Amino acid sequence: MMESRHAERLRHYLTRHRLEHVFPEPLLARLSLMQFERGERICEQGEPAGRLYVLVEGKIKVFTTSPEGRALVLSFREPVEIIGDVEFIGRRDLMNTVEAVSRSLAIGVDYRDLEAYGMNHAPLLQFLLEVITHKFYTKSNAMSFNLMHPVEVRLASYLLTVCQEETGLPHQGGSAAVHLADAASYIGTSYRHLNRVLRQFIDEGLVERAGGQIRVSDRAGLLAKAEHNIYE
Amino acid sequence: MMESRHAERLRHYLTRHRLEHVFPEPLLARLSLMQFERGERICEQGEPAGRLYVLVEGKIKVFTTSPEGRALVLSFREPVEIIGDVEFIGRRDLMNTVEAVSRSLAIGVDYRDLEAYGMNHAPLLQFLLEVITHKFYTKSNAMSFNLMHPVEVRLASYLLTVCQEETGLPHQGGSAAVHLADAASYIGTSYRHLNRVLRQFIDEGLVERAGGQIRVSDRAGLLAKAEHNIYE
DNA sequence: TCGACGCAAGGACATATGTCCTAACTCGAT
DNA sequence: ATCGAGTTAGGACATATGTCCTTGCGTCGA
Repeated sequence: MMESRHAERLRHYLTRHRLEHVFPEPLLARLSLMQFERGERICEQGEPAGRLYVLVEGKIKVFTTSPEGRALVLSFREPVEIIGDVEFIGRRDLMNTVEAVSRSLAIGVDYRDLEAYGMNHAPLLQFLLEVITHKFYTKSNAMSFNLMHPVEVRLASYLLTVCQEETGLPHQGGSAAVHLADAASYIGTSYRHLNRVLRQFIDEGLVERAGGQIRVSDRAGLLAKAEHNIYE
Repeated sequence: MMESRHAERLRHYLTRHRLEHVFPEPLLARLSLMQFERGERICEQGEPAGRLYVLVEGKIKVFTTSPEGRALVLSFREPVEIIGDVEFIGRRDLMNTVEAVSRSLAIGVDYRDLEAYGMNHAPLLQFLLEVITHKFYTKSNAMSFNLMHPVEVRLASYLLTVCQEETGLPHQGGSAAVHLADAASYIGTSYRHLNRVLRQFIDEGLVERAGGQIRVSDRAGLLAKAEHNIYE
């Protein structure tokens, strides 16, 4: 991890993500920029939290590990995403582990500074409220969705979510390099079972496989499978 | 539903739940007390939200209904619980239906008033932050728990949660009238399956059945089954 | 070049869970 | 009392999902 306090760059990112007014003046001077390499961990489940991160560039993976050691991928996130907000408000140890999937950049704010300068600054409180509310909403939907639908439906939904980003590219359907183990963990099933369902999708002509890549061939069909639910 | 603006009673409930400082002065005058009968709905999924409720007495059931009509019980709640907070911040229609399980009393606050007098009042914002953060935390745990554990473990955990309230009563283990259909929905399984697992628990001597009542006979054994996880 | 390793893919089998159906039982309204 | 709606209990069967194990393929360092 590389840390800097370059004021210009900080301002640049704050502006770019419309965060200029979120932090009160005295806090602005105490922000820092932190860069994480691909694969590096930004924070680790179970450890005490001490800093709020605002992801401004890159992509991260959030996952949790059960006492028995099983891992569960909770989400993949891109800017603007906040890390450590829930822990700050709830005064808890870190709930999850966060890892940079690509080189990532985050604005770091010390809890002490936040406590000292932020808790009476309505714009910051409102911002946190919106962020956490959104997280709750997403989590709530995901949970109901998971409880009510079999893996087949969840996988269809997942594929649609992951493979829609490159609209505008030559191939109609859209494809993506899916790390299957992560995908399995994300939808909460075993790697084996995910493979089984994937095979079934292929047999039905919904998707194709090509060396680690998954390509959606029949978007409409997948949508039907997903019962028109899409994660997020 | 019966509504009143009895100032004394309002103050009574605010004090009792340590909410005296949450609402700014001008808002205090605009609060109202609402009473709901057993079985009455406090709000209905999909409808536009217009009021924040602070449950101060009674017990409620929160559930959601999928497009296909399947119901899923999300939680049972007692004071202090907030209803409509997420919808207020996220400006969304109601995510869930809330029903009074017993006669309940709530303080109602109009969104318009909240907007006009509350959004710059730090104590209120902080209060909402804590409430929503707690909801997120709970939901997050529940989701991971559900995804990672089979029904057997979830049911053990559920029984422990439900049957621990009457510590101090004569029977050692603790028992409770469990509405089985709700329980099944809560842990996200079918009624049939819940029954199957319950039967298994009985065969193993962990619980007993007595006309609608479930009695925990071997708390330690159940705890082992639940792998020491308890909902909440 | 070779072998160790990690990962993709899938076979075989056991278990978990869902769906449909039937029977008995409770309780309030007639 | 009697009927019916809601609730409890469980049989039979199909499907969904997990676990364990095997095979093949590519990468990378010795």
